[in-house]
Amino acid sequence: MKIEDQISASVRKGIKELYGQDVPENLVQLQKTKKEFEGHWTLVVFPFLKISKKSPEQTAQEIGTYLVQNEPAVAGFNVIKGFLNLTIASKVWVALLNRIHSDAAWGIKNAAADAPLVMIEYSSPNTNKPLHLGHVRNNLLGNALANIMRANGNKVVRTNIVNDRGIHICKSMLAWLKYGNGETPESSGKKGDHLVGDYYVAFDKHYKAEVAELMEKGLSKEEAEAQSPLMQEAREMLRKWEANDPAVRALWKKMNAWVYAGFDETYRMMGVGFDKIYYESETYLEGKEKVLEGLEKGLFYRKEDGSVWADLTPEGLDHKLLLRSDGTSVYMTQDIGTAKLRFQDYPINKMIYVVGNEQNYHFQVLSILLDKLGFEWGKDLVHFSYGMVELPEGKMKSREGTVVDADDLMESMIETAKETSGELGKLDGLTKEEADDIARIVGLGALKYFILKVDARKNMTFNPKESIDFNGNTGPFIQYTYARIQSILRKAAEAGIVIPSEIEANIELSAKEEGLVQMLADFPSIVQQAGTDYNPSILANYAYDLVKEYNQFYHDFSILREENEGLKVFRLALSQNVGKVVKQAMGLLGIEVPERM
RNA sequence: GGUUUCGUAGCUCAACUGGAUAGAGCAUCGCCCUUCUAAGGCGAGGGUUUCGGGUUCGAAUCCCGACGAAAUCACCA
Repeated sequence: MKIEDQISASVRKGIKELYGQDVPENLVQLQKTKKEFEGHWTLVVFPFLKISKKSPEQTAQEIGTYLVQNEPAVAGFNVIKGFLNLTIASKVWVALLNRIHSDAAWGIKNAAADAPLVMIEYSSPNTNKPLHLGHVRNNLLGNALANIMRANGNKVVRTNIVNDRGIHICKSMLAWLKYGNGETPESSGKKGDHLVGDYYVAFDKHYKAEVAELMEKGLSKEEAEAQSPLMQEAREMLRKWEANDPAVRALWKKMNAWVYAGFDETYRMMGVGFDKIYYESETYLEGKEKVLEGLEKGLFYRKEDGSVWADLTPEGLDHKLLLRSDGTSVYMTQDIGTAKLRFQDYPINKMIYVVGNEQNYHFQVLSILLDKLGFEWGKDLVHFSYGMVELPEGKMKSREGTVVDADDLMESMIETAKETSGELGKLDGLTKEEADDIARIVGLGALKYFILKVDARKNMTFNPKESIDFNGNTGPFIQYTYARIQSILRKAAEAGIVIPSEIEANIELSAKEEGLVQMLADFPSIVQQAGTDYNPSILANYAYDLVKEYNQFYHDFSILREENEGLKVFRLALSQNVGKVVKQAMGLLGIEVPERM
């Protein structure tokens, strides 16, 4: 049982005895005592004034006195206005650290056999261009969320839906045929996704030129765009693709394979992965069936031109197109099809879509449609809606070349980490492999933490001109603290000091040490909250607060030089467990921690 | 225009879901390495929480209004 729950129960009992009335649990507000005041937990007594019919101060006095006499964990109290600050005895904190110490997976739950199955969709790239900064946020959030859901005792299936078909893919293919001269990733040394992306850009360039030329001949912009031979060829290619034309399909497979090899490399570097990948080329026809089924059941209606619609005005929304008049699918149809396949493949209890907030409306509609179509989890599907990553001058625009490429970004972060480490002399005496690995961990840690510490639903700003910091509230700051702790533990081991599994309770702790144990004790509920709120940033902020507190402790107290043996092993155990929890918290965010840096 | 989201220090972000004097980092200016890793620690300055009302013991947080920003409202995905 958590200390705060124990105290909370005693408070209710005390109020019952003092004032003769039961108070509901939610009126007992126990919060961590603010730093400026003495104590560990603070009870807000305002809600009880109606019952006590006394002043805030007097009520707090009475409850405090009761707790000191009747609740063994409470050693003392002080009252400031309507706030009752409770002090917990040192031996309680030592006992708590012992409990944390004995639990290697403190705060992390394992999935039971009958645990709910959560499927998380994230990444969802197009196969016509490499991943960029927006995908980075998506991937990091999706990966972290998957870890967090698993740590909360759920079975988790990570999934990706690859948008591998459509006119945009044909554009890259066509441009490659026309201007590629048979270039391959092998022949050019280019990463496959970048190579294909380059041809997508090439298509756009030539197409723009064509349109401009046609407009000079007096055509309007619309006419020119419609008559552009390139665009017509691309459309023709799409028709052939849909008709299963062998040559087009072969080219499509070849170029997509290049892209996937490139994506895999990016994903591996980023440290994210998937348990099951779906391809739109395999799901888009499924949705059509499901829509027609819904049409038969009278859930949808058909217009005169043959298009199929859903009337969502009863739900306060609009009419939504589900099938075009020529019978082909739209985006929504594909998502329905993908949902159908997933439901066939897994006994899904909850579906989480990690998709940008620009698609809020889409998922509102999807939820309603899936529900109508009889998917049990449709109604409460979770759209994990995250904000855009913006540059100081606004959105990233491929036309203006301001798109921040994921591979470039990671590479430059690692490079910066390497330079910084070198300048600080941190790499002396390490092999090149060790040095490279540390640079990778630190560089990626800086990037990941930078993105994950921000509340996911908010838009965030990224300035490519200023490199991401390595000092202050950053990933490397947290990693550094971890490395420091490991250094102390190594030295302790060298000196032959063994940390006992049970620390003796007869030592007096400082407020700093008690505060650290209290923070460690909070970890399980932080993990839980991150799960129920779908909010990885809580973990990032927690990790920062914890190591900031630890660094102050590290600065003010001796560990290995402490003469009192009991205190020494306590501080070692405390350090070890701070390290353990930091590693765990960062691990949930998908951030590695180095043994030295 | 409708809907949704957002507006906190010069900048990037917090604020335990309505609690105490709104906190961190960056940047600026000082101080601390013959002592366990200075990617660290300590200190200073920096705020009418966009503005105006309301709700109550108490509001950055909830409600109403104004102003500002973003997204979306496609037979694109």
